[in-house]
Amino acid sequence: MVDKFRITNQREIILEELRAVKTHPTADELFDKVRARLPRVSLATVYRNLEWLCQQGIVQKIEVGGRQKRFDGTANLHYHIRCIGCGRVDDVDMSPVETLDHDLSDKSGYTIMGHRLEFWGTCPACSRSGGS
Amino acid sequence: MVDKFRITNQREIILEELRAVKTHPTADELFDKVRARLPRVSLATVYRNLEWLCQQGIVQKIEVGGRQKRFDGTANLHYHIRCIGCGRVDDVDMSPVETLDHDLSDKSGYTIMGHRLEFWGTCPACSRSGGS
DNA sequence: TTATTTGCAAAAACTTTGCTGATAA
DNA sequence: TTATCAGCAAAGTTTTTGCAAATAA
Repeated sequence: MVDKFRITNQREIILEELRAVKTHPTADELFDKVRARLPRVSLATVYRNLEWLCQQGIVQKIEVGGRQKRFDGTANLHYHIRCIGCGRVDDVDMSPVETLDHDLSDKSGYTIMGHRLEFWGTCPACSRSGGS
Repeated sequence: MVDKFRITNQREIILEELRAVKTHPTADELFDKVRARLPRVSLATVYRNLEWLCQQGIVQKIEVGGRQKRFDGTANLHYHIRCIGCGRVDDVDMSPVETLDHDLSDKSGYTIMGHRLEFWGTCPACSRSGGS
């Protein structure tokens, strides 16, 4: 069954604010941004809409290291790099290696569906401040 | 200051049980195994010792997708594959690509410290039962 | 009109911490 | 002997859920 869905104000603004940043915010970081425009919005609404946007294939949840899940305003496959200093997550300028999944299928008993490549290190700002 | 540390019964058994399996258990899965041998052990002790073992470089915490952290009884770099059906995590038979970190350093402003490659799919058992 | 969505609060899921007694060395 | 560690319970953090009111279509 296909959900009927509504374009609510909250839904639009959550997507706009997610796409307005490149740092792959956590739900509560996004909540703060959305709340600046919709003061009565709740964190549950942010979580619910992020989940819904993921299920529609409009955005993606990226499960990188660290405690909280982060969200990416695009749905295309690409890799990420995470700063262990401040936690920010940036896109990596590297083409996904599509052949990896197939190469591995030959060896493992798994049915491979995808992969994720994540780098970590210190971002320029954290390298300067903490790297003396 | 270097910690003085003790080899407690709990610590030894937690490490033994972690190394006895290849599925990279969560803290509570490991807790069940340890409790079979030490009925009065607490989950907090499992968490504390896993954290301590990670800090000593004896084991590693692997932050793959899914809700809970998982633990690997070895400290060497290798890649993992996670079953989206049952959550188990297996090692991947693929040599780590050491050059990746250096290649990326040229492009990004980050100081790269490492990377993680994680595959996902369905394990043989879940492929059979759910794949019809 | 009415089924979806929201806000609020409570619960759930996972992990960490404070404290006191136990214990390895 | 004594500083580290364990067990227990409580708290902390992040995410999900139940429910009545609001609302998009």
